[in-house]
Amino acid sequence: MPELPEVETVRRGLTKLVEGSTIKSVDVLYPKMVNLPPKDFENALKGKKIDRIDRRGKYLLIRLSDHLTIVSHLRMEGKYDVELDGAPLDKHTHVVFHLTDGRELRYNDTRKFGRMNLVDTGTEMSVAGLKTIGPEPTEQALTLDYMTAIFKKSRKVIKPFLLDQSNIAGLGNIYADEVLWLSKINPKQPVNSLKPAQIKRLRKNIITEIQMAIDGHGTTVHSYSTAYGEAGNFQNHLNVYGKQGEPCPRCGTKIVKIKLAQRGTHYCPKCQPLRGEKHE
DNA sequence: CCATCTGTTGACTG
DNA sequence: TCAGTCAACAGATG
Repeated sequence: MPELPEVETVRRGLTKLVEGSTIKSVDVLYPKMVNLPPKDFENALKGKKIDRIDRRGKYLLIRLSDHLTIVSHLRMEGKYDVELDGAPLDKHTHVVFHLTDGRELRYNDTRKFGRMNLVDTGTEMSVAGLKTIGPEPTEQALTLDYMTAIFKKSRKVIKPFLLDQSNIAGLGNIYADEVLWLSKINPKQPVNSLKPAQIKRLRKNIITEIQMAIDGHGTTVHSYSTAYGEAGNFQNHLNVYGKQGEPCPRCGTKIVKIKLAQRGTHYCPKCQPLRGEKHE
C-alpha cells in the first residue's frame, strides 16, 4: 500500500478496530518478517494490550503495554486485516495476533517486503529508517526555512530527492510525481537550481496534496483489496501518475513516462520543462 | 516462455 | 558523498 496517506488510513482503521484490545498469543509464520527470533517475538507480546497506534512517515508505531512498540513498515504490499478466530488463513498471511476477544489481527504481505521491529518504547528511533527520517509534510513541521536549506545544499535531481525519506517523510512514487506536476517542476531538475518561488510553491503543494489524499483515504491502484479502513478514492484525483499517453489536464500535451533512479516517472514535457544550462 | 512492471528501502559498487 | 545497480519477493501484463 503505502505512501503516507495510505499508512495514515491504515492507522485510523487499526485504531478503530483494535485499540484497547489485548493480545492472547502471536504466530509468526514467516520468520524474516520480524527482528527477533520468532519465539522471542511471540513470547514478548503475549498478554500485552494495544494502547494506541501512532505513525511517523510511512511507519506505523503500535504502542503496547509494558513500554513496547512494534515498528511496522508495509513496504510495497503489506496489509492488516481483522478476522474472526479460525477463519481460513490467506496464502500471504505472515503474522497473526490472536486477541482475547475472539478476533485475530493479521498481517498479509504478498511480496514479503514488510518488516516489524519490536523495540522498547522510546528507542524506536534506533530502527533503520527512523534514525534519519525527515520532517512530516505538514505546515508546522516542514518549514520553508528547512526546505530552502536542504534544497540549497544538494545537487541531486528532484524526483529521487523527494523519495529520500531523510529529506521529507512520507512521499512515495505517486505523490512525488503528482506534486512535481502541480508545481510545474521537471523531475530531472537539480534541487539547487530551484528558485525560491518554486520551493515555496512545491512546499505548499506537498502539504496540501498529502492532506487531501489523507482526506480521500489514500490512493488505491491496481486492484489491491484495500488493506483496511475505508477504500481509497484519491486515485480519481491523480493527474500524471499512470497517465502516460493521456493528455495533460492543464495543457493537453501527452504525459510521458521515463525511468528515473529505477522508478517510473510521469510528467508533462510542456508544463514541466527542464530549466537551466543542462538540456536534453 | 520471456521480459518487464509494480504505492519501498537498504546494501553494495566505483 | 553520490549516482547507479541490485536484492528482498510474488504476481500481473504483454
